[in-house]
Amino acid sequence: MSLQTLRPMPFESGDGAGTATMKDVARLAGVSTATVSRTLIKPELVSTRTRERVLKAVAEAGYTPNSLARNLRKMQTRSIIVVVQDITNPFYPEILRGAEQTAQAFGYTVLMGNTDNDPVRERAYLELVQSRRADGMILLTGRLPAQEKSSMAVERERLPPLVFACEHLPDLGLPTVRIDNAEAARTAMRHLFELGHERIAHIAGPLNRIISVDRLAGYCDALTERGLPSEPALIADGDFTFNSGVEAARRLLALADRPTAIFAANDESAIGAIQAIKSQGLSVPGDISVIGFDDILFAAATDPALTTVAQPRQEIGRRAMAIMLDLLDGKSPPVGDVILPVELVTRRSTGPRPPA
Amino acid sequence: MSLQTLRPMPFESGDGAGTATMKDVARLAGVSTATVSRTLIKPELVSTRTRERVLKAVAEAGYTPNSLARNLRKMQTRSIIVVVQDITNPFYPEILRGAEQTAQAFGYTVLMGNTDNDPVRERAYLELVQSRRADGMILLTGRLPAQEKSSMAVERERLPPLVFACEHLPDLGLPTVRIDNAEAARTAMRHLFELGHERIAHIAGPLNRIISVDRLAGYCDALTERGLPSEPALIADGDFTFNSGVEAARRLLALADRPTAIFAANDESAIGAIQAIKSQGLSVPGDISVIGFDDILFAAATDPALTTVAQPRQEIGRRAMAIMLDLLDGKSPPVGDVILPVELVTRRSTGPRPPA
DNA sequence: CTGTTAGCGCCTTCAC
DNA sequence: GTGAAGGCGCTAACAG
Repeated sequence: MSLQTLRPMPFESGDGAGTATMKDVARLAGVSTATVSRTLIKPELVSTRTRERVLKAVAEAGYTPNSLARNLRKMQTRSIIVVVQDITNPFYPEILRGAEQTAQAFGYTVLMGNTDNDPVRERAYLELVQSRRADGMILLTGRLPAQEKSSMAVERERLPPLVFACEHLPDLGLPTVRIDNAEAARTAMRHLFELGHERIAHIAGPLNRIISVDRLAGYCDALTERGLPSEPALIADGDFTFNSGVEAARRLLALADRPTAIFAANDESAIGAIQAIKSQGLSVPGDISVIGFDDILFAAATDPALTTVAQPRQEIGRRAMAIMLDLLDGKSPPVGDVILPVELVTRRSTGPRPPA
Repeated sequence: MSLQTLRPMPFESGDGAGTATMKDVARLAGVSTATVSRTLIKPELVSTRTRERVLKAVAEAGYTPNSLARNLRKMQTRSIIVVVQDITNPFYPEILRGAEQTAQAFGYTVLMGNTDNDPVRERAYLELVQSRRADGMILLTGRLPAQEKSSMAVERERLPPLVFACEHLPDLGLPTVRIDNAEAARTAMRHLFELGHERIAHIAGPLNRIISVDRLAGYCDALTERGLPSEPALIADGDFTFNSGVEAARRLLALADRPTAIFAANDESAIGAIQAIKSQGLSVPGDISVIGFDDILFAAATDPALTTVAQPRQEIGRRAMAIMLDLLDGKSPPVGDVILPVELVTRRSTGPRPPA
């Protein structure tokens, strides 16, 4: 006899009677189900004697409350879906972890939504919350999963509790937790300026993402502030991947007047750039300094260890989840985006500008 | 008036009437709720004309079925919880991704369980499924979340659908998807043998985990097969971290008769070892070859790129989930563990034994 | 082909 | 301090 014979019951206890329900406990304790419920939820409403009897019956029956029923009754699932483009990207897991930490602390769980950058799947996750499989949704994708963003006003009304993290949709006024990407880029640039660099290249991220645009803008602004020109030749396309870093660096190195420093829009492309530079027999930071962005785990393990701008990823996750829980609790979200501070992490991949 | 005023309703549509229910649709279409339900679930049971009317009403009302109610009715959640020790570890996300892929294909979702190696939290996740928040549980932790494993027989009966991946509990006969760690270790060793190495060290993983023990056993077996002795001095403790790799390598390099190759129990410690070796002015693989285990994303991006034994992580996730879904479907799991093949990925960190 | 009916297991007034 | 009763929204018999 298999454990899994009866379809509707996910699992059976040995006694053949299925899982104990509240009714069973009530009968066992000689009270009504209402009393059992109260004992479990608000024990102070129940006399000590009854409470003890009920608790004993609960233990005896091996009773666990069925959240399915509770959820229906209360119209909530106590789970929040967190949607990322690619869980495999070392940037996201820590945000998820932060989100899960605060979720857990409040009795919520996190549903993972991996979209592989497919709008259809994004949409599917939205439907998950519309069908009440989740109470709300935290988006790390920077896209609103909707076919048409035209009728915003209407759309807005029907949107479930939504919080953005890292990415953001301007205009829309949805609660958002993120860093100031432009300012963070300026921080990176200032570090290079302090080391004497002036001819600084940028390996950009995919420019359909606002964070890439912001970082690029920060790069340009910093140059302007410093009274330096932004040369188009020094801005290399990239898409946040290792390979794009390799290729971008090759292009930059082929320049007649090559840069003495490179600011990459993320760590992976920075690491790619370092590889490319070293493979041409040049030294990092001896010949060229490289600074990254994000401070992923492996930034510390590269050779040389990567100087980078660290995002408080776990904190981003925690704050986003906290706002979510506030929303669900009827509290209104903070006005304006929550901007978290970044930190310059100085390691070995940046150094003084080499003498010309 | 905030969108979030009414506590029990996670969100409101603009019309103030709350979300449309099946009853609304039924009224709108002039049919019974049963017909609406059928139209949505088994359209072929309904006449074309009615179907059209119902569908129109659904659209008009902006109706989405409430899975909470459906779940209660059917006593299932259609979500599976996947428990990992540390989502931040680059090894896990891809397994999760694989699991999510097949889950999604069957209309299931994945709940993320991060334990931070805390048995209490493991237990909490088990309770999640016992309280029907999830239909089953995939464990990547190699531990049964139970206070006492003594009364196995009893415990066994009460266990929800459980599948192990990567790790496994011997004895217990629970469905498991994994690789043959000992054999994979031998594969790594054979590669080193072929390059002429004989004095080979091992940086072990934490020996309270069976996968570490198996890899160590494979290392020893391989030496024996080759007629070589296993020297205790060549076996360095480690715990799968970058730093433990650094320290282990330092100890090995300090040996009077140092090894010409190192087999690390995972990639992170291998990368640590490479760093330590290079920082002593030695070359990889010129002086010492290093081979890792797992083939994490960054294995390809280190300098030199890491030779390693690749686990089919995504496939592991997919298979584990497939078995889970079979279990839930009343099918019995495969007898014995499902063993997936590994693949030697030859990159630059291993080379011929240097001349003595 | 469609409607009626009866719950799924729990929580929550409303009485007593 | 406790019990009785109704209902959350949906689905699955069972009639018609």
